[in-house]
Amino acid sequence: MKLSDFLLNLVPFSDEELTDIIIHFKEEKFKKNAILLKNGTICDKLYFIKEGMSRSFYTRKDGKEVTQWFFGNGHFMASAESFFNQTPSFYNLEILEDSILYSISFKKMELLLAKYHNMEKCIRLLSIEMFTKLVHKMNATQFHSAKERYSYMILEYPNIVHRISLGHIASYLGMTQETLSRIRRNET
Amino acid sequence: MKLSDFLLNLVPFSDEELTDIIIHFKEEKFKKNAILLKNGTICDKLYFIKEGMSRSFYTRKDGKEVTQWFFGNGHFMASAESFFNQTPSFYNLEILEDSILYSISFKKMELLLAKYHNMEKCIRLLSIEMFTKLVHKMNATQFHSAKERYSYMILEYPNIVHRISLGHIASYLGMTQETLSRIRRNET
DNA sequence: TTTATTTTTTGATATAGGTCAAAAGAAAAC
DNA sequence: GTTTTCTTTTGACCTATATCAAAAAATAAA
Repeated sequence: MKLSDFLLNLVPFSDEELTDIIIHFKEEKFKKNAILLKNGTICDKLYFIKEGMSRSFYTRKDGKEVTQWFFGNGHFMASAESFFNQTPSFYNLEILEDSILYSISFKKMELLLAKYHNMEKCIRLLSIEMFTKLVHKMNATQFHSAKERYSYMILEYPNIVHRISLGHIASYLGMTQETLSRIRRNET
Repeated sequence: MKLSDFLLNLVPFSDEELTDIIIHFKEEKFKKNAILLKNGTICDKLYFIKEGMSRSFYTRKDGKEVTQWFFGNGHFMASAESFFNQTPSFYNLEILEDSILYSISFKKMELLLAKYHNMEKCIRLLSIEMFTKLVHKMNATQFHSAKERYSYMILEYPNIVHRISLGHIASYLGMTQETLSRIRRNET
């Protein structure tokens, strides 16, 4: 997925604007298991995923990791609250598959936001999209059985389900990996 | 809480901008138990709460209501995804205490967003704030015991806790009212 | 005040899903 | 190909919290 196509699809940037925006992004390649962000530090980069798969997660007191979100091709990735509020991140960012990313620093993003009305609109739309997705996850999660939560996952993210390890999916859905394993057994 | 103060606190609007923005809002008063929005309909209004308290909720298949969010003085209220995406709302909006609100329609909001770069910024910041709050709730909710969830509520929304009925709080925190009642008994 | 309605509390019981432990299977490293 | 490491599965057991039912308390209506 090309970054320019993604942006144009969201907001009708002029050629000039688009060029000036894209130029601020930097291509970066990462290998599986790379950590892009450690919790407690401020997220300074917003990434666009050209290719690959990542997740955000945190570690509980008992040492168990909890996945908060998966990020796939053609999507932006960051610890969004940390990036936009410039506060320490609750999450880590981890590369799950070798990836090609385009990154932009907070400073550069601020410049673009101030310079282009359209850029504000773009990020406004993205923020609302993130919010909407989170709302959907909450609805699918709260007051639903483990089985129902997994069904939601298959429906909403069918392609992710089979690229990601069972443990990561389980914690994303708020259950143990043993439970998810048992659910899968009783599926077709 | 005055709307103009709230807006100025977020973005440095000029006097001119601010006047033109405020003029599009309309004062409306509502009595306790009024329903501002029914699920399945598109949320056409964004409200600013000058005074009062409301909630968003949905009804489960078994007929039980689940509170999604509480909205208090000095905050915006809407079924946000429904309003900004103009899609049918999953939630109802209900007034919990007699209220004075300022409302703006989606059409007018669109105009302001297109007209003022600062307005885009304002809504972008609000969207990120909503997102951030939802993230916090998820973190406080997922993988935590009923007791821990209630502690989070007291910490995060100390003034709300004692204005709202037990049942509403319980469903907001993803537990039954019986459980919350038992938790409260064992406090102090 | 008295009655009706709604909300909260309490008790008894049931169960989904957690925890712990260990085996089996798959993937990575050597 | 063999060994090591990581991931998934399976079993036994346990606990937090749901459910159901009914009493008590609080609030609203008459």
